[in-house]
Amino acid sequence: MRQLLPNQTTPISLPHRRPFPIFLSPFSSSRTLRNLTIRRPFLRRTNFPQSSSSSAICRVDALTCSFTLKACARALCSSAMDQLHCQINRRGLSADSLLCTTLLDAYSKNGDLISAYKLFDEMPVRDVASWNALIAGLVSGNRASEAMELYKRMETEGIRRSEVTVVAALGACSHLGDVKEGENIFHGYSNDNVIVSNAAIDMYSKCGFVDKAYQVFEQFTGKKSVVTWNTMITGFAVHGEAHRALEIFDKLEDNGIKPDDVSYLAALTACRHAGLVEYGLSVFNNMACKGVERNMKHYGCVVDLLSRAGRLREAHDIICSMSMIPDPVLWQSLLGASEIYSDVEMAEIASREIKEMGVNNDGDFVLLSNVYAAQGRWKDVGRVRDDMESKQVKKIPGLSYIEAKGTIHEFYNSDKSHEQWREIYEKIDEIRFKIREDGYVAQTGLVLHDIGEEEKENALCYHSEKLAVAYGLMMMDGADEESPVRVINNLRICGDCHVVFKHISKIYKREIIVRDRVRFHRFKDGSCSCRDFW
DNA sequence: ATAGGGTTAG
Repeated sequence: MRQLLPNQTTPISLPHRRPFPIFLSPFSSSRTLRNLTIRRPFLRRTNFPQSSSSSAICRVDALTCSFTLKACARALCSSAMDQLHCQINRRGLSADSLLCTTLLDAYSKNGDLISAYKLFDEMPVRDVASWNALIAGLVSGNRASEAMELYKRMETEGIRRSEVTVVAALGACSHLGDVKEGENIFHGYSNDNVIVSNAAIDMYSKCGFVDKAYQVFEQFTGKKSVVTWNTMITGFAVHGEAHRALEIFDKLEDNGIKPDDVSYLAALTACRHAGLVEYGLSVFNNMACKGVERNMKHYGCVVDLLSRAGRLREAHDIICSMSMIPDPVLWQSLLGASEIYSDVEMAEIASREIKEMGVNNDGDFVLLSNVYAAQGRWKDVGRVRDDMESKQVKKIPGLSYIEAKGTIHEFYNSDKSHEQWREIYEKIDEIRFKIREDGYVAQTGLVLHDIGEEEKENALCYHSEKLAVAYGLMMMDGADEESPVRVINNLRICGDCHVVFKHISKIYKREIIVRDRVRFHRFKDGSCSCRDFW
């Protein structure tokens, strides 16, 4: 998303970060601002009130830098941060370990993990807060396994972890789906800290154990915050348990909690994943009366909900009538559903908007091409493919993860790097044979390349999630019949894999749970918990 | 006197 905003000088509205609440920030108090010397380059554009009572020029000290750094971190001002770093060195403040941690955290929050690592290595004194800052930075930078490595290194270096460490490490486990590690980390802690408990609830639900998440939620002895509730609602929502999610959502006010924007998003997410169109619309329309402002993500949910239900025109009208500028994700939802419902006109509209925003994702091209292909418009299919080749199309490789015997195994498409790859491929052949007898037909319409049917089927059958599931089945042979195969996907599950896993769950009598980019799919006895609405 | 690290989100 970052590359969409190349000229944005104040990148405070990047989608993954809450806008800087400048008027509420404790760092913009007049007392702090008066301490700053105005001629510093990084403050040149700031219009802060000048004190009329004090005429003395105040010197910048470590505290000044600390406050300013924190402001930079929240506003994602990387160049100002670099300048501050130079100043800190020049003023001889670089031995100040508290200030160094602030700087390290600022780099982490800005996604500059190279600088963060470097600073961490060079710091004369590191304490638990410095470790925490780097671990948290790694988690938010999508490098959870490095975060866990660091967490373990802390132990060997004799640094006692704090509750903050626990929260960051639980976040890493959520990303990795590593419930065993997460459980170990959480169990050492009493459940009276609301933030630790929130992180544990999130960890359990992101690892696929929503009932354990609910246990933590129920057994929490302290005062639940709005985040506690929101996390639980979202947990049920992504597991397709809309009724449990909405039941809790309805209880918020009775429990003295004022629903916030995330609460509404969580409720909409529940509707979205269960196809509860009317209920979702009523939630969406109710927001204004409750004084909660809609943001892009609320629109994202409701547009996706309407689109997937086949109400493409209504989804389109919402995008066109909203007061803020729609972002590409909204059009991508509409495009995705246009493919499902073979709506050429809407697919073309959405594609055009996406292209005009300068987004070149391979998935969007594939969707448009599929819509044409479904109508037999092969010329248009060719045109899309040419267009795709001429552009710098971004392709995110699909990865799947599965835990077996204490280690996490990673697979990519047609992966042959696993030491047991031959057995895995044999297992896939066996699966193909068995599910064909059960009536499976490959969803070859999902393949863009102009190749023969058999090759198309071959292109599908070694998808990373199929390799992971096949490996899981192999490892489960003879194991506890109740324990499911659990797989994590970095992308959305593919349509063909979805069909295949339904067959497998029936024939092999084995439950399969797949976490994809946005939700969980639980395959059991030939059907999926998403009821094919996804 | 005033400083550092933490939770939910299409």
